[in-house]
Amino acid sequence: MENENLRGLFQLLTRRFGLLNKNCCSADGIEISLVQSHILYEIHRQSKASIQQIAETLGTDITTFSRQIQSLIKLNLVTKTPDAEDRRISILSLTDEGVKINQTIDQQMNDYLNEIFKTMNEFEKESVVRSLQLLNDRMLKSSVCCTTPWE
Amino acid sequence: MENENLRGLFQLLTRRFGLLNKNCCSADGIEISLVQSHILYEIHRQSKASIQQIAETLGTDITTFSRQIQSLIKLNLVTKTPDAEDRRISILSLTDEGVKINQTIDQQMNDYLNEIFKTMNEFEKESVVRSLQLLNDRMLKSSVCCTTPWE
DNA sequence: TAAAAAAGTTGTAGTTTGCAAGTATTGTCG
DNA sequence: CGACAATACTTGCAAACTACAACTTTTTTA
Repeated sequence: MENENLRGLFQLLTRRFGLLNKNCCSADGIEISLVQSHILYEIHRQSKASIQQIAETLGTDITTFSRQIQSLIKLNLVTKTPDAEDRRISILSLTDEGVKINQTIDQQMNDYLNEIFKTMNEFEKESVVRSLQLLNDRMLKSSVCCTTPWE
Repeated sequence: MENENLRGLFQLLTRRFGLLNKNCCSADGIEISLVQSHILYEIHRQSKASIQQIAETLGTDITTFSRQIQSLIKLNLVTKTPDAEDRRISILSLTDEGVKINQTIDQQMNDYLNEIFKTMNEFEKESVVRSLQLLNDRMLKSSVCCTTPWE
């Protein structure tokens, strides 16, 4: 237990999830990239967030992110509205189309994951979900890692 | 439990691990990219694997991967040896320097992860590790997902 | 009110990516 | 055996992604 190769476990898991994610990013005839799907996801999750907030959450340079947003606006998936209180800030939100695409991807991902979970019994399922929640919580609270104030 | 947002759990976990990974990829004065660290990891894990095998495992286009390998060879971290039986095939392996860098990254990642696990009691730890193993196992065995024959 | 700071945007240049099309080697089938 | 397909990999090329520096605009600070 002590000499468990933790990195290996995480590396494999995240790679598998990443590959899944990669193949789940087209919906309604619109082909979006993996990065773009992450952005949609995060804009939806943090509603009324600014460009900088989302960029930080995703660990992306803000100049890169600014251009990514421009692309998504051109695709009519995202809108940018100036903050009423501070006009330097742009608030991001999804268009109806963006919401739809995000939901479709959500659906596909959850379908797949549920398929995986079907192979487990109730006890295992519950244990896995609780473990993931616990990990997320502890990683969020940890200060060991990086400088990025990822939310 | 049934209406757990599984995608969200995975998305957050993999993002946090990804950000960690991103910041853990320099060692011994050599700056390598996140992608490159994944490649080193996988070459080490599957010893004596071919270019195509690793590319498939990582879900990377083989032409892209070919060039990534060329870079790593220039950095003196990887070597390519023609297979004795089939001279079309190139077998990949790490140089001593490559092994060292991979180990350093491994160490850093495990240190961080152990720091996270320190905040849990024995029961929780064990449960989390078992859950990750179970997930990996079931995702590996699943055929639902994608076409990629990721090992 | 002038200077500093913050939020975004563009210039530019280097890197990454993947499809087409290529070479070299091996397998297949008449 | 010998042509033809298949496999493993490599390069040409064009598009996309990335980030540093420098800029504009707006807000905060002193």
